[in-house]
Amino acid sequence: MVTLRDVAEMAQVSVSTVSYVLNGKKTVRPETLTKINAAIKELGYYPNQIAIGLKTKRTYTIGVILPDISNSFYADIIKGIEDTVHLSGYSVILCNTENDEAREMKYLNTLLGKDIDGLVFIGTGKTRDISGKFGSKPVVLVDRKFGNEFSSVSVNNILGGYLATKLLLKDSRDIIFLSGPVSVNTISERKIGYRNALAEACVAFNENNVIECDFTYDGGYNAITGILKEGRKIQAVFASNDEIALGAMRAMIENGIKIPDDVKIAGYDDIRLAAMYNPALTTIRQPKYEMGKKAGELILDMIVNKDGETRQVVLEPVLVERETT
Amino acid sequence: MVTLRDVAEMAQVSVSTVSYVLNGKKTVRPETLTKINAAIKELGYYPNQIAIGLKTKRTYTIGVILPDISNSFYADIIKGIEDTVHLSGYSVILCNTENDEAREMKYLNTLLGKDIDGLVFIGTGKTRDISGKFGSKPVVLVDRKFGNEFSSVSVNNILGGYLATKLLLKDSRDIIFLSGPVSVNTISERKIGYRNALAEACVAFNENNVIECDFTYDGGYNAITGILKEGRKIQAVFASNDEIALGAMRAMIENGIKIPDDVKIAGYDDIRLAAMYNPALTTIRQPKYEMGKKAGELILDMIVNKDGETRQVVLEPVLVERETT
DNA sequence: CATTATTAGTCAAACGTTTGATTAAATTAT
DNA sequence: ATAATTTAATCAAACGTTTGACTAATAATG
Repeated sequence: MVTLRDVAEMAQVSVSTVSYVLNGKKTVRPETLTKINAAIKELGYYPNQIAIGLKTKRTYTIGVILPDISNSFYADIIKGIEDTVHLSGYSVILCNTENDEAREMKYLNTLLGKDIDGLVFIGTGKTRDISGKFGSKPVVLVDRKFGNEFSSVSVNNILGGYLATKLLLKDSRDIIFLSGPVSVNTISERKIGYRNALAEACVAFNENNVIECDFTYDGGYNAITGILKEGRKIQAVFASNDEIALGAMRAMIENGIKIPDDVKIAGYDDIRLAAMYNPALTTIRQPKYEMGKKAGELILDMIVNKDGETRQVVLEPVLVERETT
Repeated sequence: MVTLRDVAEMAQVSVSTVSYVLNGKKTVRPETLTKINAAIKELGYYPNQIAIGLKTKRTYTIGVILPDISNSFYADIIKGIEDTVHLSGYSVILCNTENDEAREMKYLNTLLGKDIDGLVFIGTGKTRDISGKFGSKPVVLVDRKFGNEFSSVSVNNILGGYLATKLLLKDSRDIIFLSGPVSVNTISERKIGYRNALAEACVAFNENNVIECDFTYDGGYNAITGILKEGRKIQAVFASNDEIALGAMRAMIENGIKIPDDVKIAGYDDIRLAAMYNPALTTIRQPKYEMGKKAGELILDMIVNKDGETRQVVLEPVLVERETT
């Protein structure tokens, strides 16, 4: 490994001179500059970030903790983060929790030891006491926030739920809400939006119309299959995410139900498949990439102006009408 | 920040004693152990990995460079990597190149400076001289390999192309191959498999049947739309990846073509959408997660037994028959 | 009981940087 | 020419660890 010392020796100057030059913190006369640059090139020197980090307490690394990287929703978010922070020279450490609290805890500790400059956190929802650990470092909560002690970027889920429901109300007053686990606050907010739209249209809320199912394709499939077995008639479905919607559609198609002729359906998220599916799925688009981008900007901002101020940004979802409505 | 020194002072021993205890490299008598543990807990000490890294030259970090994290193929791979290496205490730095060579180069340099312990590389295909930089550190190439100077994990693409084509040959002797860019060697290998299967069935290879298109949904859509406009009749299609296949199907459906009645179609990769699509897509499954897992195991192995030996592992693809054939 | 072997603990240098305090050299002013 | 000022370069400590070499204390041996 080539060190500053090697460069200094070759250029016949002191280590500190080279360091100052590298950081542009002091000026040297042209001829020394030439010698130093020559030595650097000759030796193929590149600075050791570990040593720099030890000295400066800046690692140019941020941690990103999320539930599942193979879920395109989170993949798009982290892409937004990475795209943004890499422009300022930051690297991203990926931590995939699989919604496992123990694993999440472990990552939190690892990241602390690694002296990251900031943390973007999309929690499992089970761990909430990260303040004790990361109290002093910049933290941005994405999608799922809790409390107001950290910065956050989220989407207006109430509005999203409202928009989808309102659209469906054009054709039907009997709308099934395929809910994910209500313990996730984004879901319960979408439900509020659903209820608001109903209320606005003077449609009574019917608890039988909300079916709680798994947050997956199979979850949606099973839910609809179940309803149909009961002999219940379906007019419209608002699924709390696109995967559920797709599973639901598959169940309907298998039962000879025509979409959108017989039943209308709307999803949530606008994952890649939504537009590609046949029929293409009407959905509420979440600005996933922008969420990541915003989170990246926030964390960068907090790192440079370490004023400890927190900011809450909430983005707007948008209704995307396609073939299922 | 709490340091070893603080712990040492509180426990009334020397810094080195605490260090030895922490690393289990020397034994101390029970009472000192108690004092040290008490101090650690009391102060909430955790080791600074940066300092450790500087001293030991082990950062417990590996870099992963890939073209696009929002592509589920790569997302699954990195998930396999992360799942594997985190069990041994390693963190993963995510580098998303967007297939941009300059960006890839930049990441390579950054990672060097960060003193990563190993690199998993899924290159853009444009950079090939990473040996100069990473000659001394463990490197594993995934999916796209070049040369034999590094370890690699890849899939038998020739076999994959062969399997898909052979299946389609049951129903038709006129099979269109929707090729991605042939400069990507995985694609040209699939094409070899395609040709092998044709040859085996004594079907003459027809250059007009291979259409080079973009590696995307739109690419497949446009390719098929073009063919149909020419008034050409289609019997069977082998798409070099699932997204292309999906786009192709969409174009056919829009033209009133029934799948699989009128035309059979097979894709490649088995992305999540393939099974969810309507009709569900027959495809060649790539063991994405296993590829990542294997890469993780390889890199870990190379880090611990630094014998500099390289290993080439090649996995088998599997044919998954669904509704499109 | 003196000697040796073992165990427990400490010292200090090193890892590759950064940076405030100094000194040396060059430039300008008197 | 000399002093005063500015500019260029160096010194050395520090960041938080690890670890080989060393010392002190305890236990085992003949």
